[in-house]
Amino acid sequence: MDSKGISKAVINRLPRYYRYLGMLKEDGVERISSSELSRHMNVTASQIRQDLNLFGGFGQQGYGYNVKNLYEEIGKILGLDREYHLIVIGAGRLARAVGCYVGFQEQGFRVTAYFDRNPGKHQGEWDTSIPLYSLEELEGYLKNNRIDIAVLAIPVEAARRIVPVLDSGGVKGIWNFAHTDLKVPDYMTVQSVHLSESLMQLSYKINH
Amino acid sequence: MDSKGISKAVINRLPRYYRYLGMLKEDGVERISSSELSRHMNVTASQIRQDLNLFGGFGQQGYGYNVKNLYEEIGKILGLDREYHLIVIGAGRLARAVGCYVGFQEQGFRVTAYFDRNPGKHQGEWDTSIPLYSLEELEGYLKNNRIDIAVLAIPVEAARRIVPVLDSGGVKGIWNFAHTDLKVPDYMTVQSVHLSESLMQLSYKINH
DNA sequence: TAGATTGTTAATCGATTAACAATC
DNA sequence: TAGATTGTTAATCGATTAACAATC
Repeated sequence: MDSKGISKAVINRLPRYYRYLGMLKEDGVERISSSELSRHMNVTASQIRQDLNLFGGFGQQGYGYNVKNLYEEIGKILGLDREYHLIVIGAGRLARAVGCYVGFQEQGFRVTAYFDRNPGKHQGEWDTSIPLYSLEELEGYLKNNRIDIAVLAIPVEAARRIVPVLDSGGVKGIWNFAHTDLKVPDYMTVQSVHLSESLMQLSYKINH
Repeated sequence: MDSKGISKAVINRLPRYYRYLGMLKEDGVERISSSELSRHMNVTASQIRQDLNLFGGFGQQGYGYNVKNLYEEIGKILGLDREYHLIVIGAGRLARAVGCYVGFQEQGFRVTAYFDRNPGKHQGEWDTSIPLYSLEELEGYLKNNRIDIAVLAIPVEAARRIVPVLDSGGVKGIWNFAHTDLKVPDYMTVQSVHLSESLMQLSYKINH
């Protein structure tokens, strides 16, 4: 379970393995071979074996992989065997959608608060039970609550300005929905979802 | 502007070039060299020149690239010089957030309707001027309106079932937010945003 | 013209695939 | 044991980087 030597490409594939194994588990499948899984997922069996072996031998010659076991192991590798406390910065439509999405769908990821520059603006449309605070309260909140992940659903400039606050407040990861790359210290992590760029890739593909 | 021979990695980078060039343009920068741009973007100058040259010679020796011109050219390559008509399938929080996001932020992408299995459920919280129809009306709607892109913000099973309807209705691209890979005919395009997998990648990185 | 910087070819690096010996 | 399938090494393929001649 060493982190070094694991390429970005492999990390990108892990959640997909996890998803397919979850489906197989739901379907009551007990064991699966790399070649059978490769047919489901449209990748080569060789790649599956190569990828999984980076983290240790989960399979058994002549048998394949135990679905339930492999599912759990990949979950551990992905860090899904623990709890995360999240806050959402921003209270607009996207902020609430992502916040609620995480709260409902993602086991182990708990949203504890929203922060917005202007909470009053969103009072009327506030449709969740999770509290909404003013951004000014963020620093104090982070002092009193260990927060692992901050979701950024705010404009570019605001996102850049808030990184140092999150840093000194002990936040380890940023899930960034702002249209910008963020510079963070190397003990912090940024994972960006650039919707705009995704849409452009779609339009490129439609036209070519 | 040929589509063949352009790797996925390059297509992924194009919107990022576009974003940085847009910023430079806003800042009034007229020309930029590949090495200067490489410092901004944290990639190699070599890669920038290599990438841009796949689409034709946009630069000039001894001068560099004209920012405004290059911005526009990449826009054309990405297909941003035309209009797209979109519909959103689903009317939940994420559907509305993405729909509004596209409507407000993305020039050239026009959302014309939402469809949901149960429109009545969302009547109370409907906060946009764009009409919401029942899914049963989708087929007829597609007959009367040329729609380029469908945004899917619905559960997995519903997403799979709706693909053939979109296909026969002439929809060319799917922006997929459902937790599944979708099989489509090869004249259609799918671009998926797997929020769940993005979050897992973040948790992996936090723990390693 | 001299300096700068592209366009493009060649070299390197890394990731994917193929092959097969190990082993359940 | 024989068959199946992994773990792992070697071969291939593709993408990135370096280098430099072309040229503005």
